This record gives sequence, C-alpha cells and structure tokens, in this order.
Amino acid sequence: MSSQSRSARKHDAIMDAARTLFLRNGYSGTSMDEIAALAAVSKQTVYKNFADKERLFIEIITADIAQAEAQTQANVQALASSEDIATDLRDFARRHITIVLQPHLIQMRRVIIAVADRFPDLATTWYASGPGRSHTTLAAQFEELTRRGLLRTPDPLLAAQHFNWLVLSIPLNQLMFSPEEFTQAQFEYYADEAVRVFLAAYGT
Amino acid sequence: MSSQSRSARKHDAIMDAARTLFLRNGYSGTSMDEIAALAAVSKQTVYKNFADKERLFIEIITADIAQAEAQTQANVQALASSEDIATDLRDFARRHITIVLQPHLIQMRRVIIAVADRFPDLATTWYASGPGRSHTTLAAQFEELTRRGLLRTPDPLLAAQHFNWLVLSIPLNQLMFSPEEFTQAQFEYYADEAVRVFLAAYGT
DNA sequence: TTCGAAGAGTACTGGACAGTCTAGTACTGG
DNA sequence: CCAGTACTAGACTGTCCAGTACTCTTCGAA
Repeated sequence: MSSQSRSARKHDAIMDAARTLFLRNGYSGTSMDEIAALAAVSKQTVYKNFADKERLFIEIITADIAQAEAQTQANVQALASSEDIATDLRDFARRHITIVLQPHLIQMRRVIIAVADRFPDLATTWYASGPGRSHTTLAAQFEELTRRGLLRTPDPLLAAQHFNWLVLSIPLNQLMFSPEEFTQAQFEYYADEAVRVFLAAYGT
Repeated sequence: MSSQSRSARKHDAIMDAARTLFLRNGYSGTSMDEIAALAAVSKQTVYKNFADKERLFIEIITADIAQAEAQTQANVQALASSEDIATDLRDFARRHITIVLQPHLIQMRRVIIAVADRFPDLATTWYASGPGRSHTTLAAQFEELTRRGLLRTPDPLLAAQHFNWLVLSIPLNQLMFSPEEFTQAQFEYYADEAVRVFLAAYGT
C-alpha cells in the first residue's frame, strides 16, 4: 500500500502534466492526447478525472493562484513591525521582485492574458487574488506605518500600487514580450531604485 | 475609375477585416473564411494578396505598430521647450495615458502577448517600437531638462521608465485581465499622482 | 483467490480550419 | 470591343483535435 491510492496518484500525474504543458504551450496549444501521454495515462483516465479540457484548465490555474497568493502574502507580513523603513522596504522589494518574476509566474500571467476572453472569470480571479490582494494587504501595512509616523500615505491603496509597480513594471513588461534574462543584480537595482523613488514621495 | 484600383480596394478591405477580427478574437480565434466573409471577398483573393495567415497577421500588426509609434512620439515632442515642468509634465502624462490606454491598443497588446511564443520577432518589435522607443525618447528629454536644471535624473532612462509606468501601470495591468472601464477623471487622477511622485524623486 | 472497479490501448466520430483547385463571371486597359 | 487579369463560389484535401466507444488487462480489497 502506497501513501496514495492508485486513483489519487493518477489524478496528480494528470495535474502535473497538464500544468507543465499548459504553461509551456498555452491552452489551445495543448492537446488532451499530449497531456495523457506526458502523464503516462490513458485518455479515458483523464476524462474520468476531469469533465473536459476547460475544467481541467480551470482547476489547475485555480490551484496555482492559491499557491502564488500564499507566497506573496507571507512576504508582506514581514513589514508589520518595521522600525527602519528604508532597510525593511528595500528587503521587501527585493524579495517581492524575486517572487513575482519567477519564470513560472511570468508564464502563467501570459497564459491567462491569452485566454482572458474565453475565461473572463478566471482572469478576474487571477488579478484579484494576485496583484489586487497584494495591493490591499500592502495598503494596510502602509496605513499602519503612516499612523506610526514612518510614512505619509494619504491614499494608502494608491501608494501600495505605486510601490508595487515601481518595483515590478520595468522587467515585468519586458518579460511579457520576450523571454529576456535578468540577473539578480538587475532585480536588486530595480528594487532599490523603486524604494528610493517611493520614499522620496511617501517618506517622512 | 475610382480613387483606387479594384485590387487596392480589395486589399484594404481584407486588411480592415483581418485587423478587426484579429483584435477581437485573437490569432487562432480568427479563421481565414471569416476574414474573407467580413471583407466581402473570396478566399482566393485573400490568398492572392497574402501568402498565408501568418503573413497577413504580421503585416497588420506591423502597420499598427508604426501608427501607434507615430502617435506616442508626437506627444513626447511637446515637452521639449518646457519652462514650467510641473504643468507640462502633467499635461504630457494626461495625454500619454489617454493614447496608450485606448481600447484598440490594449487589445493589440493582449493579442501580441498571446502569440509571443509563435511570433517572437513580432513581440520584440512591438516592445522596442512601443514602450522601448517611448522610454529612450523621453529619456533624451529628461536629460535635456536635467541639463537646464529643471530635473535631476542621474539615470535618465531609468527615470523615463519610472515615469512611464507610474502613469500607466495601475490601469494597464487591470485592463490586461478584465475589460473594466475607466473614466477620464480616473485617468487624470493616475496621471497627476504619477507626476507628483515622479517630481518628489526627480525634481529640483 | 476472486470479483469489481480502474486503467490501457486504440479505433472512431464529428467538426473546425488552412490552403488548393476548378469552372465560370466581372472588370479594366488598350 | 477584346483580351487578359482579377475575382467569385464552393467543393475538396489533409490535418488536428475533443470527446466517445469498446475490448482487454491490471490492481487491490475482502
């Protein structure tokens, strides 16, 4: 007896294969036959576990959204008890850019933008759970830091969005169009300069 | 005898129809039959004018890139002889957000991201001619303004990118995922706040 | 050891679609 | 008015793919 039933193992194999292929080749660039082949499973088994291609896609993306959300949320918490804003914001920005711009999430972002017409709810959910949730959580932190006199953010949500995009926009937008490589040093440069600009506008 | 030969008219009708459909339904969501039907032209005529679907797509996007580039470039020139930086930057930002976020360009952006794997050169060209060119032109202006003591931009290209994304990122990223509407007033708010943040960091 | 469920393998259906072919019609330049 | 070219209409080929059907095999629980 293994740690998982045979069914559960097959189910996971299908999920893994589908995730790999959907992220690599997009929704319509991936066929159910390919998924079955990569999962080393018959097509029947795929259809026993997932009603159809759309359902399979939605389940995978939804699971990944939850995972990505957990990662980013964990990072924001670290700011809560900051005394040294400049240093802590810088560390946060460096971690943030590294998390959000990992190849896996970049690819996911592109795939979702590509299918946003066909799966509008999925796209909306992705935005709300990713950037959207990130912004509101960060805004709450900024509000608290403003109360403690370490920042000055009359519109905390706007400040959070400014911060987020100052950190991410430059490399993120390039990565949407070409799979250029960025070094860790470049990420740190973007992160640090973003913090500098942010503090010039919102620091005390 | 009309102002255009029959051939030229058909050619344009095909371009128009293809542009409409490609932007509305994406590359693989559009069939050559649909294009021919919308252009009120036979499929043969389509293939007489364009070697295949890929060529047709590339020609359309390339033409649109050129047009979008002209629009944004024209806008940047207005900054050249500024005396009142705050006012002129604000006006520039307001025009910039209105141009770049027009529905047509948003849709184009999404379509290109969707096919970036299949047409890597096209995606790279789009970025280079759009945001890329915008950044370098703006950077040149910032450099000049720094020379004249109106700004302080040690890295003008970085400053240009910060400015660009401060203005555009918030609505742009939402529009990638859902076709939410923004009012002119919201655009102005984003533009004005972007200028405020920018000048706090890069003003004199 | 046996039985029922799950799975493998593979063939099949039906529909979409790029691109070609053909036979006949309309336009245009000379 | 007459070629020759462009265009039309629609049938056709080949391919891809989602989803189904069917038969035979394997697993695992009692």
